[in-house]
Formats: sequence, C-alpha cells, structure tokens
Amino acid sequence: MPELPEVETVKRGLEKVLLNKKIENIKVRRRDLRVQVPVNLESDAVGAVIQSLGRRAKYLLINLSNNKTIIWHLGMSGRIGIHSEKPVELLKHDHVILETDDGISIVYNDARRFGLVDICDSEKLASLKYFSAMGEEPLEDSYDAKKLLSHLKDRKVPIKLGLLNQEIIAGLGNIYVCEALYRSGISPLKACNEISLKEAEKLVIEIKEVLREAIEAGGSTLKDHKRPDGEIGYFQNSHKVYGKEGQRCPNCTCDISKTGGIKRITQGGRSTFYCEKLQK
DNA sequence: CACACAACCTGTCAGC
DNA sequence: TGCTGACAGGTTGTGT
Repeated sequence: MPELPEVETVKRGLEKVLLNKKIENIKVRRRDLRVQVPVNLESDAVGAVIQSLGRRAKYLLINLSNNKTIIWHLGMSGRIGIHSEKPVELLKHDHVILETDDGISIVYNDARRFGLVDICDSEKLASLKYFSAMGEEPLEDSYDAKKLLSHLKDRKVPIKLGLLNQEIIAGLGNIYVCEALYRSGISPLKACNEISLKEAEKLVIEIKEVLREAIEAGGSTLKDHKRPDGEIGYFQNSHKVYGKEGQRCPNCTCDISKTGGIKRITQGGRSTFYCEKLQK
C-alpha cells in the first residue's frame, strides 16, 4: 500500500498506540529483506521508549529515547498490523514483530520482501544512503514550482519518470504520479525539460492536493491491503485514471467507442494511465 | 552523467 | 482444476 499517503496513514495509526511506549521485545523471523535486517536491531531498540514517529518520503521513522531511529520501508507489498491480543497468530510473510510493554504487537508482513527495517543513530539519519540524495518533501509549505523546475530543466526523460524519481521529488509512486499529471493536464510523455514554469506551478498545486486528499481518505487500498488499524483507505474510489484503461475520464465528453478512453502505456517498465485528449 | 533495462520475490488473475 | 504468462503500490545495480 505504500506511496507517501499510505505511509503517512500508517504513521498516524502507529502514533496512536506507540507513543511513549517502551519496546519490550523485537522478533525478526527473516532478515533477508531488500536490505538485511541488522543483527543489532534488537539490542539497539529493546528497552528504549518510542518518543515520536516520523516519515520521510515513503520511509517510516520511529525515534527512540536512546537517540536511535528505526527506519522502516514497506516496499511494494509491505503491511503493518497492530495486534492487542496475545498470543498473536503469525502468518506466512510476517517478518518482524515489535512488542511494547503494554502488550501491543506491531507485525510487519511483506510477501515480496522489497521492504526493509534498519536502525541508526538519529543524528546520522540524513546522511544515510536512503536519504542523502533524496529530493524534497512535496507537502512542505516551502515546496514550490521553482524547486521542482530546478530538477527538471536538465532532464530529457518523460515527466512521468521524472516524478517517480525520488531524487527529483520525494514520496510519489505510480498511482499519484498518474493522478497528478491527469489533474494538471500534462502528458506523461512530455520531456522534463519542456515543462514550463506555468505547468510546474500547476503540477505542484495538484501534487500537494492529491496527496492531501489521499491522506484525508486514509490512503488507497488496493487488493486486500489494509491500514494498521484494520480499516481500509478510500482514496482508490477517487482515482481518475489509475487502473482505468478503456474507461472515459471524468472530464471528457469524447465517444470512447472512437477514442478508446483512458490509455495505458508502459514507461520505464511500469504502467502509465492517462487521457490523450486532456493531457498535452 | 543520464538513461534503459533487468533484477529482486511472491501472489493473483485472466486466458486457455 | 491446472498450467502459463502478464502484471503488481518500489528501488537498485549494471551496462551503454
């Protein structure tokens, strides 16, 4: 479930149950995730108190009282569940379980194991390989079209791929890039260096808006992925183009028997959904 | 340096 | 029912 809004939803769910709790135990059932789970995770985290939760792009951050931070990424298929019952019945692909002193278990399930769990000194976070080259957070008030354009102006790749590049802008994934480009009326095929200031301004507005709406709706729930509290997100109901190949886009009056409706093409090996008529 | 493409690993679904 | 192939929310390594 994990683009920026989904990770933000997970963060908010975990805040409710983890703040000021002491970590009593961590179980790692598989260490071979995208990055090996460090062998010192347990010894560094157990006994510490969770002081705050954070998010950087699609990474969840758990800040501990001993000045360590747990870094958690959900990859493509990762989910985090909150369990208050004991004992927790573990399922296939439940790789990491964090238990608090008040009997809550946080269970990380990830079939494809593209996610990761790591820990580091909090002060060294920004210099970590995950973050050192990462672009800015689009939801920061200070994020604007000039910042986006400064990264686009020298690149020839299609804007769709530019927006997926975490060094250009942090936290967007396939769904929200497709949706933001649609709302902006910009073709996913347009080269980054052909995006005008006006288009960049529109894009930034729409990126912020689509992310805010998605967070408000609890993220997008695709397949059977759920939020940590077991509830599903609702933003998938607001997707205008993503996953809607052949359908008429909401703002079109065209005859889809002639136009074929929303197009699906492949860019960088991934599906792009867009309306040829409204995105130029 | 920018970019294209394959790879990582598993599950699901459509089509035969 | 079973098999095969395409595809899936992300990121990184390799080669040009």
